[in-house]
Amino acid sequence: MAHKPRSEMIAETRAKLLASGRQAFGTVGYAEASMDDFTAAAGLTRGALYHHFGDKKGLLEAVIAEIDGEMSERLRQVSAMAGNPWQGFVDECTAYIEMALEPEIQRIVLLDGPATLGDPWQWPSQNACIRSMTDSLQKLIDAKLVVEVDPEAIARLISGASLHAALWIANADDPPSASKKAVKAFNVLLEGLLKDRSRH
Amino acid sequence: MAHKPRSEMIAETRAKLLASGRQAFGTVGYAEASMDDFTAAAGLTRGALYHHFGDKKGLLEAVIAEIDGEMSERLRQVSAMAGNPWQGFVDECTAYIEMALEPEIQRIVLLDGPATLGDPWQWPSQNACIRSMTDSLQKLIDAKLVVEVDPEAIARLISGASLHAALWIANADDPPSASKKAVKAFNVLLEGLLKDRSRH
DNA sequence: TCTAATCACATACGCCACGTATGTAAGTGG
DNA sequence: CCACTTACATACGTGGCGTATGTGATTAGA
Repeated sequence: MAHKPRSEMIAETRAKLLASGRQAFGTVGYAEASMDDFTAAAGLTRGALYHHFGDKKGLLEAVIAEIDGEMSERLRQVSAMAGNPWQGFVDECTAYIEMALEPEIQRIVLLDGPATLGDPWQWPSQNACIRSMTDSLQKLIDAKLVVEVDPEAIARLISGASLHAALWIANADDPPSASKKAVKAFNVLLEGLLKDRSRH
Repeated sequence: MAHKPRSEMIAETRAKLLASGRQAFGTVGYAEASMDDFTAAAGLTRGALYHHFGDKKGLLEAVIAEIDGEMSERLRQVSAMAGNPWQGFVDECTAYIEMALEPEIQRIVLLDGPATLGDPWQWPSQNACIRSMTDSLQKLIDAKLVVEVDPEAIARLISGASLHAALWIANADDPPSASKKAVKAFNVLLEGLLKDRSRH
């Protein structure tokens, strides 16, 4: 019954804390999540948490970085599957809205994250998923498909709009209906970016 | 030295708590604001606060309702001053971005508010300032200036985009430059709404 | 005008959560 | 094999929130 190597045990502990914290933050929210509770749920104590992440905010940062990475990867796949660059971009935006509908993402990344850690773009994780959107836009501009605007600014606006749309949809009386309206309105706004609007 | 009537004293107390809480929430943030501290700063104790607002969240709601009213009034004035309806709408959006740059509004209404109280549109205050934007849009649609889309959805998207733009600008290395980029990008998006884009 | 009831707060108490300081056992390098 | 580090657990203090209770001033009724 030889023990696993030490480094592996450590990584496992870290992963357990990350998962347990993510679960707690995603359900009851950051402020309401008790460190004693969710570390115990992972079979550990706060001591381990402070050792690995410094403090509660440190764990939140790590959780967000993890989720952010997953979101980024999902967006990458979506845009890669599209037929043409513009459609890829539109799909990416739509996917972003859909992701923002997931309670865990909404709660952790979109609500508690900014309120607790401040502006997402200043985060170490650099909000990779928005970077991805910025890149897509730059390519569209280079290809003369989209008018010349600062891609970072547009990506910002898009993601902000998506977030609020998602909040709205999630809390609407009739989510599917609200979702349709939001996507429709979203497409109208996006058309403002196109150089040649006629091809609609 | 006849004392003021009782009702007036009560209103004064309420106002003092509201102002002190608003000051604290706007500077150190909701979570970091100690009730003992900012009630003492108002020359009172937490007893008064619990009597008037129920709990800490109750005070936050009241503060937000107050700020929301002010924002709504400012937006109303801006759109009323514009030459034509479309310009009025654009000005309103721009004003919204500018307001979102104010630290107090950003901190309380845009960050801590949603994180603590949930979706803004479910708030009792009904987010009057976004209502105002919805109304403006409805008028533009009725006047056939803007394509037929759900005004509520658009207002949602706009306000979300504005918020994130403001966060970006506020934290940018060069805020004035970022602001220009954001407004430019914003105008491009808004043009997607126009029926006849040529009049630009 | 005297009294009783109410109201607008202040005071006191307990609980819980966070952060830190300290302890300890297991592992590692020389 | 021994000194040292690492990865946690335990113990403690502080502070913030909510509630239960107290109290003095105001108001209402006879």
